[in-house]
Amino acid sequence: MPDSRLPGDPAPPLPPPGRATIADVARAAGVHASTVSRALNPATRGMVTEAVALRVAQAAERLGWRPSALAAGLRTRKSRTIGILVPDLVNPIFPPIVRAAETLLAAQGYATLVANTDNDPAREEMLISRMAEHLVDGLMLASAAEGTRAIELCARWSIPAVLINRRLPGVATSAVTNDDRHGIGLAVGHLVALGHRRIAHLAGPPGVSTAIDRREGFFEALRAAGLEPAAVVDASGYTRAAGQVAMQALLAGPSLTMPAFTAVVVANDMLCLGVYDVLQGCGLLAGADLSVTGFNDMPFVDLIDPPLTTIRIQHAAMGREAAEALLAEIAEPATPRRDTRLTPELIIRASTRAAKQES
Amino acid sequence: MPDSRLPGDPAPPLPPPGRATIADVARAAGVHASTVSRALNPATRGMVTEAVALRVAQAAERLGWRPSALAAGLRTRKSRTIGILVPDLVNPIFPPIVRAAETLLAAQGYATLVANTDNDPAREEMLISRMAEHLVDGLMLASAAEGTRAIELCARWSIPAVLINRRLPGVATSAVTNDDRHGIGLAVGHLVALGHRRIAHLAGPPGVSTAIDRREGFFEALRAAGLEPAAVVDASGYTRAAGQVAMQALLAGPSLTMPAFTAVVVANDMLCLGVYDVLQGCGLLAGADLSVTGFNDMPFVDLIDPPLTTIRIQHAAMGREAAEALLAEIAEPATPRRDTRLTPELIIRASTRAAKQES
DNA sequence: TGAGGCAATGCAATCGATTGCAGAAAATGC
DNA sequence: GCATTTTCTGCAATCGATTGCATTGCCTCA
Repeated sequence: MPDSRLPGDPAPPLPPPGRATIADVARAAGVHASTVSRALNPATRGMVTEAVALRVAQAAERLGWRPSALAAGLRTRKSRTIGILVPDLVNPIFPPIVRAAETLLAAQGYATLVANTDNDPAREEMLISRMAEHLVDGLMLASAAEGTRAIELCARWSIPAVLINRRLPGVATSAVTNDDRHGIGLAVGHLVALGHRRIAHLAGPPGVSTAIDRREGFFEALRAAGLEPAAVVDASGYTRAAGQVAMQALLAGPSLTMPAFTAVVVANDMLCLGVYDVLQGCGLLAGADLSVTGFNDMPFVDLIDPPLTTIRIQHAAMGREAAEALLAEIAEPATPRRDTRLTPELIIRASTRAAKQES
Repeated sequence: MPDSRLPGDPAPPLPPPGRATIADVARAAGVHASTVSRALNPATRGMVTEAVALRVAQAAERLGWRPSALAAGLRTRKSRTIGILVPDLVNPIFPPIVRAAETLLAAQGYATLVANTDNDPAREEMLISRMAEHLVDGLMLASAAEGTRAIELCARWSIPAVLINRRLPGVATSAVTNDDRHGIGLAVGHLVALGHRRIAHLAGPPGVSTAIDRREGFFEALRAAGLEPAAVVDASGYTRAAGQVAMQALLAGPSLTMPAFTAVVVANDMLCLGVYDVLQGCGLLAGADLSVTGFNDMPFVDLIDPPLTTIRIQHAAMGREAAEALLAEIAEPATPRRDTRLTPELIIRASTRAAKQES
């Protein structure tokens, strides 16, 4: 295949219009391939005479040469590729994160591999292995589930990694998350200021760092306000369906004659959709009959009915910071790990209203 | 890979640290590297004795060998990687497409590079070049803009490509799109059935295939119903802001005393958000005062106020079909190009109501 | 003028897997 | 029992770029 010419055939024509290699450029510029390599690589351009660099650059341009990331990567053991693992790209909190990360990485010359884990540990491991095969320079793990072996796998393949959105207990890995405690505090503070005294919490799935922190933040903020939690129920996942189930459980709580609470602090916007579903089913109106707060300010919750009061997290900043942390670790593996907490912000909309006067 | 462990199951032990190459496996199994290669590759396993294959497999397992996608790709000129270009991953119609494609591709052993073009031709070309450098086996182009050189670039690098969501005039490239004409027809038919006679169209940006098809579909359906279009305005892009501007233009139309239309067929859901904004600003209510239909049924338009009547497209099927078409072309470049139109479906919600009796 | 120093370039090995070809071994045919 | 296939395995080249080391040429300075 390399050269199937028969003896006597004319010499092969100039590099085919498809693909020029560094050797082709070398021939065209009248220098050795290694010189071409040095001339074309900004980092080593200094090792080459100005004139040669120019001649090589022109030859490369003329031949339409493009580097082969595979060949370079094979030699340097760097693919200039970063992997991003998300549980489910359709969950609207992830696209902004991925997008921000991808944009920053692209500007630094990195390509981005994206994959969905479906929260399935086996699938996650398979994907990490595959990314390792592709020799990704780093991995961004969004919402790694508890008990995941992702970190061990990254260590096994020596892939720098950064956690996004969720932390993992006891692992020395950089993470970019939200200050969940503070965020929930904002929600509770807002409700208290509106006069609510019986406040419930619809918590996230146990074992997930965001759920734990928000749960604890809830108790803490309530205590600070001198109140007792009216009710707490854990959702089984961050889904609309889980929100429905949990909300039903909350409403079916101890007091059957009247709701035991006037407001509910929900651990996440997606759960709120389920909460809205249940309220609608009961003929209740969020805001008017029961104040509801969410978390994330995911896209379009400003458009639902009623617009959701929620805690806005810095989606894009999360992706950016994580990408930066990762690049820092790639450039200098000895970089100390960082645990970045982004400060969230209270967004007041119509799903929270002043508590009715207690009669 | 058929490892579908349940959470809690004991995880298989991690292979020993370090990185084994095919040569290491060869040494361990007492055979030549080329034999290892053949034994490990399912396609060539048959060239090797059963016993040798087993011995090699065990050695590979024991050493924790993983293939190097870079090395293999360099040699075979196939990276087992597919690129997906979207204008903006944050636009909610894309995540379902990307996700479906990624899932199918992952099952076939492909990794997926995702990048955002921001509708910027220069950026798009840069990204395609970069993907070419990474030797992607194929490219999925979601919503390629008119006048893009993407197709030429793919041809230049001989990268099989498939268009998603939008077609491009005059290019012989497979495409998976929606039957936009039919979809708009459903919307018009629905409004006509509700008694509307003065129907306007808020069209998409000129030059974009979806906008053109929907525009034409609108005229066609109206003609079929024996009606004249009440008004038509083009939006400058598929964005909420463009929707606002276009809606204002529609309302400021010829008749200043009364709206010249009782219903508006909008080219896309995102534009509808702008339409809602304007209506709200005028104290008008979608549904009650003016019927509105969208297109795409993007996530969460069922939750906005009022829930949007729209045309549901098959997001996931679009990603899947496109991935399949692409894989077919990769496997057999002579595969005839296909132009797949997916049939959309009318989803009736509260933004459309029976026309008020004309007095 | 010749030794020493330095800068620019060439040489060749290397990264890890694949594959055409050739040789060895085993199976088959006559 | 020998020639001929058919299997199976090994050898070595190859993919395209990078890089440590060797070489060349030029400049400087004694």
